[in-house]
Amino acid sequence: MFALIDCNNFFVSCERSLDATLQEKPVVVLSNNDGCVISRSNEAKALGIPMGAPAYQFKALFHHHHVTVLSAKFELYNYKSQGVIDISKSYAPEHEVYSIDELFLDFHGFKYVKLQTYATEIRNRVQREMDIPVSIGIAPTKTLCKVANRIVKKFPNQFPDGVYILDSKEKIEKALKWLSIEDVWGIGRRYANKMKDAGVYKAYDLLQKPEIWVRKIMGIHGARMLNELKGIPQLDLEKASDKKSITVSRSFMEMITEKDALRERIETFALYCAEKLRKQNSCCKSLSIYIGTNRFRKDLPAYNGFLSINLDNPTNSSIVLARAASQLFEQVFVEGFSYKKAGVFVSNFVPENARITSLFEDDVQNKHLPIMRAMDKLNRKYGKDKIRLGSMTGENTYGRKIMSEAYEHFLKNNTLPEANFRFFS
DNA sequence: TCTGGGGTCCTAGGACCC
DNA sequence: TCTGGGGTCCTAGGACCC
Repeated sequence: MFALIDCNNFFVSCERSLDATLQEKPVVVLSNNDGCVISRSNEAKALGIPMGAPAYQFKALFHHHHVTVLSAKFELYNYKSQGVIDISKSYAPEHEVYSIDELFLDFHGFKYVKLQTYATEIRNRVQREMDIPVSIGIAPTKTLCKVANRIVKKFPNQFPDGVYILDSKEKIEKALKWLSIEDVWGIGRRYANKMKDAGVYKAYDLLQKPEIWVRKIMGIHGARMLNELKGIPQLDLEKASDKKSITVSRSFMEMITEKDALRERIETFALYCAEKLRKQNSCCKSLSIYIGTNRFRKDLPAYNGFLSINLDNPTNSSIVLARAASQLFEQVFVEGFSYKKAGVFVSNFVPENARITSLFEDDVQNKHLPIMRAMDKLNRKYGKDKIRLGSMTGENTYGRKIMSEAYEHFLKNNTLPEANFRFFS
């Protein structure tokens, strides 16, 4: 059996751990620039606020129902996430961190353990020590864990422990007859539409279709999904691995028209990419940049520029990557547009110690690396961007944060103030 | 006025090899 | 008229996830 530990309304729950008065009230957390709703409390969901909703469209509703609206605080969410992971993973020999708010545990061979009790204990400890409510779904396959988890969240009154186990053919069949096809893990909007066209409305309906048909529509994913839903495991826990690509991109609060201002953003994003590369000891062989106008403003002239380059030598030097990004920018920038978004993307990684270098091009990687490492070290010690390249202004032209005393305390000490912990019996 | 950011895997087709 | 057989690698695009 596998277990899926999934934090309930994760970002909102993190906020509640900072501010206990938010309990049982409608709360939403907004994305960068306070643009979209990215987390909702159950009370907010009940008001009909959809995931991803543009905040400005719901302003009146927020006001009318006294919804607490918060800017995202990712440092906090990462800290909380790590806490949940550390506690949960101590209960199983193997685990897989699936996302910031979910992890799978391997309960394989837990013959003499009463899973219900065991999982309840995990949930209670996470609640007690991290102040984060979680739901736990247990089943013979990862896909069915997702189903079990959804059932827990959908019927909280029937599962007061926050745990549901799909451990018999009957339970599984009943669950799949209940589950809409679009809610199956791996079925997105496109596939859901195709499924409905073919008369498949519930997960159970899919099992009635011949495998060859599913395979034709969904490829290999479909074949795996079919078995996973039947309870035959196709997906194993995956070990944490290095990233294969890294993106740093932002929308801006205000549109940028000035060339040098936009170039500065691009170079800064390249530096962040380089930093992330060094963190996992990788070098990249290619780099791309993107700049674009506001895609929602049909009244303004639109332009999207995207350009990639294969580097002469694999690198994670901030200097080299910023320079390359700047050169691409020079080619892709067009005067006269109002830019709303930009990004830098690196890919084609090789390990830092297994680089193959060009015969003809100068390789500065080894010259730069000690400087870069020193920079990283200082920034870790004294704070982000304390040491930066001369091309960076260090100003953010995006984002704003609603600071609270509790959050400032957290940022400074990386622990939460005592008063914000609440204890549940 | 105001609409996020970051990933993964698979597949088909083209270019190339012998 | 008729033009082999078998591979690999790379890329772009499409699907999905949170």
